[in-house]
Amino acid sequence: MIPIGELSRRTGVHIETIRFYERSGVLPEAQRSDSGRRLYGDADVRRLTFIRHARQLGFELDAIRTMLALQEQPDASCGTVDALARQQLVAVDARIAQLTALRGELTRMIDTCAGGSVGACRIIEALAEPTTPAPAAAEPCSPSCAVAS
Amino acid sequence: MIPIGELSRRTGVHIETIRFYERSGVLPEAQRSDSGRRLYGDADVRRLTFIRHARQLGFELDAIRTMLALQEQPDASCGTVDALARQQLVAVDARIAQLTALRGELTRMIDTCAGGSVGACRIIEALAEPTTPAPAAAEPCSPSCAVAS
DNA sequence: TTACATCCTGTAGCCACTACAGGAGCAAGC
DNA sequence: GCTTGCTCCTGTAGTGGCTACAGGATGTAA
Repeated sequence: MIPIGELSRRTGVHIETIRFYERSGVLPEAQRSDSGRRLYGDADVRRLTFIRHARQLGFELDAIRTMLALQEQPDASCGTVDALARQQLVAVDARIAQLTALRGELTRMIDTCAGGSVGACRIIEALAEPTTPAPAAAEPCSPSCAVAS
Repeated sequence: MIPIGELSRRTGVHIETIRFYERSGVLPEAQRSDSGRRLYGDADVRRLTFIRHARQLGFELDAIRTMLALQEQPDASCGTVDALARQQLVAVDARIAQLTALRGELTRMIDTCAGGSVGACRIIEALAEPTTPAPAAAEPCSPSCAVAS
């Protein structure tokens, strides 16, 4: 049995995030020591490693909860897991395509900047124009639409 | 002078988002009609179009605020704008590279799934393993790390 | 025993919105 | 003048997935 700090070190997941996972039901309630500290075993390390890896692949906690529930019934068909993974792949593909388009636009903008004053700045000019595809069709940018890492 | 609904229609930005932009200082406080309704002119349409386009390119509101402030002084050098755009390009490139790596992993996972029961599911097996690169080096996933659009 | 690390709970903040509740104003037709 | 239905108002709370405290208790080593 290891404390939360050790679990954090072994899995690369922040302590606060582990507690958050417990609160939100992705991790089961941990065992406790006499003084009330959380204690974890090998199964917890495996479960958290699974969660971390799935999160890195972009799966939402909801999807991860589904997959974890399925693991509890090893006889069930893995169709759901496969479907989730395919769904995820489609989302990743769409995101890459979108970012690639943005990249092109950004590059063009930067290339046309002659380095003068703001008044003559092509980048600002380019941004001031409405989006090239039909503006009405544009959906608002979801929180996860951001780019920064 | 047009009301907020018309501004929303012309720019493709939700009404709630327009009000949110005003609250957070990206848009100036709108003029009001006698009954207290917001009224907008051509300059507002241009400003919001600029904001929307910049958001679509992944610029954060903070960066947009900076660029808008620079536009008020057309004699200033456009170096800051250029730097912001270049920064953004670097971020987009990094994000594309990361997503491409994820895509590869997802594809491999899906390809090895034979469609049996959860107990034998290769996707779950693959997820249960720690990440291939050094696990300790993995940084936690930022809010914008998600994939879905 | 002193120092420091680790852990606890609880709450609030982050980003960029989004979604209400509960009400007021406005325009058109009857 | 009245109804219908749309638009608009303010204010607050929720979203996802964490992250960052405050303020305290516990554990461990010199």
